[in-house]
Amino acid sequence: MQKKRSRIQIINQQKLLDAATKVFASYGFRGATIDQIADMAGMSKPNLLYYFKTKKEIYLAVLEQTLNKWLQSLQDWMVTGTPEETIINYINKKFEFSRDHPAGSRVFANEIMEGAPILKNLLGEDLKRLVGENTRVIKGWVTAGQIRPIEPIHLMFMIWAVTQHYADFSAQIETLTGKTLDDEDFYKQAKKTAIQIILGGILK
Amino acid sequence: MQKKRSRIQIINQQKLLDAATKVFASYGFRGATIDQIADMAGMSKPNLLYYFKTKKEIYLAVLEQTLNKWLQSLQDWMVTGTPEETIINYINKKFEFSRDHPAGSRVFANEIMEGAPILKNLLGEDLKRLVGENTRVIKGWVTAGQIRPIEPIHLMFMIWAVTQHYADFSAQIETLTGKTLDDEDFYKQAKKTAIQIILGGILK
DNA sequence: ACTATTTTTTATCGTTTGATAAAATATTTT
DNA sequence: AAAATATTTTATCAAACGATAAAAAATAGT
Repeated sequence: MQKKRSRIQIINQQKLLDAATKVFASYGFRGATIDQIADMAGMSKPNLLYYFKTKKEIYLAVLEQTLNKWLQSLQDWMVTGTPEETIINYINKKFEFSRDHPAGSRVFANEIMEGAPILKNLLGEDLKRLVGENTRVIKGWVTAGQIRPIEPIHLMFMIWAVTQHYADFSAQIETLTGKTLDDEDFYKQAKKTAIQIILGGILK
Repeated sequence: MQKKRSRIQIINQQKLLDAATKVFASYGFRGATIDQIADMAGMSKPNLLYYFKTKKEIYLAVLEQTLNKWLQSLQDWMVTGTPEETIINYINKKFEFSRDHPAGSRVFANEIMEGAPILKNLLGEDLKRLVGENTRVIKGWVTAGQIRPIEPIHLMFMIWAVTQHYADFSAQIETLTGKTLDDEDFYKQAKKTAIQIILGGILK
C-alpha cells in the first residue's frame, strides 16, 4: 500500500524530472551525472537520491513521463477523415511535440542511439501495434486510389524524421538559421514546407 | 617536424578510430569511456593513450575523419543538371553515407545534441557557406519556375532529416521492420520512397 | 649481432561518480 | 506544544574513470 505523495514531494519530484530530462537529453543515460541533475534542480545529490533511489530510477521516470506525453499527442491520428486531413493533423501533432518537448525528443533520440535497451521493453508491442494500424490505414488509401502508391512504413519514417529533426538537431539549425521552433514564423514555415512536400508527394 | 608514422602506428590508429567511432556513436563524448574503446580495439587502455594522449584527442580525430568522409560524399552536389537530377543525386549520396557510415552519422548526432561544442568550431563557416550556396541554387530553381515555390532551407533540412533518420534511428527501425539499410531491398525502397515524395512535392 | 627506437604491459595516482549512513532540520499530526 | 514523520545536510565509501610513470618486450636501423 503506497502512501500518498506529499505536496513537497510532488513539487520536488517534478523539479527533478524536468532537470533530469534536460541533462539526459544532452548527454544520454551514460553521459549524464546525477550531480548535474541535482545542480540543475538546485538540490544536493543525496537529496535527489532521497526521491529517486538510483540514477536508473530517475531515468526510467523521465522516459515514462516523456512517453506518456508522446503517446498522448498521437492519440487521435486514427480519426477517419480524408488522407489530406489526417496527414496534416498528424504532422501538426508531431511538430507541436517537437516544439513543446524538444528535450523529451532528444531523450528518446539518445536512448535509441544507445540501442534502446529500456525503451524497447517500455514500448513493448505498443509501438508495433500503433505502427501496424497506421500502415494499414495508409495501405487502404493506396488501394482505394486516394493517394499515389507508396510504401506506408517509409512515409511514416519520413514524417517522424522531419518533425524530430527540428527538435533533435536544434543546435545545428540554430547556428545555420539563427532560429528555433520557438520563433513563430520559423515554426509555421517549417511546418508549411513539410506539409507541402509530403502532401504534394503522395496526393494525386 | 613530424616523424613519418610507422606501419604499426597507421594500423593501430585506424583500429582505434574505428572502435572509437562505434563507442562514441552509441554513448556520445561524455558517455563513452576509453576503456570501452580500448577493449573494442583489443588493446589496453595505456596502449590506447600511447596513440592518442587524451580522450578528447581521439574524439577529435574521430570527428575529423567522419567529417572528411561526409564532405567528400557531398562534393558534387553543385553539378549543374536539372533540379530533378540534382536532387536525386543528392539524396543518393546522403543515403549512401547513412548506409556506409551509420556510426559516423550517430557520432554527429550525439555531438549536435550535446550542443556541438567541437563540431561548431571544426565546421566553422564551411557548412554555412555550403548551405548558402545550396539555398541559392534552389532559390534559382524557384524563380526560374522550375520547381514549386518552396523555402530552400527547409527542403534541405528535410533531405538531411530523412537520410540521417535511417542511420541514427536504425535500432528503432530494426525493431519495427526487422530490416536495416544493409538489406538491399529495404535500402532501395527507402530511397525510392524518399525520392518519390520529395520530388513529387517540389516538381510542378 | 648489437644498438636505438618504438610499442606494450604493469602498477599506480588523483578525481569523479553513484550510492549509503547518520545526524540535523523542517514539516505534519495529534 | 509535544511527538511522529518527512526532508535536507554532512560525511563518507567503493568502484570507475582519465591519465601517468616506468619497466618490459618487440621492432627497426646499423
